[in-house]
Amino acid sequence: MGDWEQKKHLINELAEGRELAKQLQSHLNLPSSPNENGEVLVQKIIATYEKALSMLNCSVGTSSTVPGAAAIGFSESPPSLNGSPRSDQDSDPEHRNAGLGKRKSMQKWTKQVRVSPGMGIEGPLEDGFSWRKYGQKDILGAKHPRAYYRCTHRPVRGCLATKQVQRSDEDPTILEFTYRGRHTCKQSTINSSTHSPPPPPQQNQSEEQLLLMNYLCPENQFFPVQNNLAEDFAPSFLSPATSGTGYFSVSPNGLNTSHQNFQSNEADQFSEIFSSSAATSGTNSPTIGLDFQFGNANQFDTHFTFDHPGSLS
DNA sequence: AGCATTTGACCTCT
DNA sequence: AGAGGTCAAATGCT
Repeated sequence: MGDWEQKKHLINELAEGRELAKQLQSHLNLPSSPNENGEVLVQKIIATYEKALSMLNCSVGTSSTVPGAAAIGFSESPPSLNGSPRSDQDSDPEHRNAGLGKRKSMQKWTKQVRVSPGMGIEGPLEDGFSWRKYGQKDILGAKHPRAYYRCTHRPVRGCLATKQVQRSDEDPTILEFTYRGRHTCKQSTINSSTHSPPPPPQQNQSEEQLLLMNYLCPENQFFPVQNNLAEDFAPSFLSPATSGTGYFSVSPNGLNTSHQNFQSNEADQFSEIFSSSAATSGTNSPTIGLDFQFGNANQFDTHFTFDHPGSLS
């Protein structure tokens, strides 16, 4: 199948999912409606996203991994790939500044994952990547400490991906993950991983596909993508927003969804996506996408929030 | 022995 | 000065 053909199919599937979600939404607004119809719609929505994801060779929800987040339009210079564990920091003033200065230019996104009451922090950490904890800190005003993780392969492959994990104050069953940077080690990680992650992208995949794969299969972070591709291709369920909150779930088996929150300091790519999506979606709602709630069936909820810093100033 | 985690110290930013 | 983030030595685990 050609790139364009596949792209069209994906867009169709996702658009159908959006329509079904709208139907479900209106359905839910009618308290007298029988539950069966809602369940049918949910099943259809799930099937739609399963098809879209299967087109991407993406097995979100079919493994034990928690759906991650996408880093779209990453524009940082490639990380050091030399072997010295500290050389990528000490020799580079930017890296030497391991604090906010560097992070300012790094893409950041968060996701909130609801875990089972008895489930420890270990479960959700199984997101397909290998992380090594390097610190823990009590945060002012937070009941629970924040744990800091970096990619295990950082010393060898210079992978600068990091993540923070913090338990929610309001609801201890919710863990908030904050990801920074992208994995540059993923290819090898996939091959060596023990929990059957999705296959790596084919070499001849179009960059549009990579963009969507980055978006829908975030934990895989298939890179690179070019900024201008965002303008050419955007998930059709995204409505235009320079700032706003919305919901999107990938729930192949209906048992888990999750909530993600994107915050990109280089959010131009996002705004390009959303503004271009405006032309196709024809909606002016500041809300992005879909929100599926499956009640007790939920184990994880994914909540996407897209912020556009430029619009906040 | 090698690797991961813990934890106090240190650094950077606001 | 205080807070968030990282470093690195000490410690634990396999």
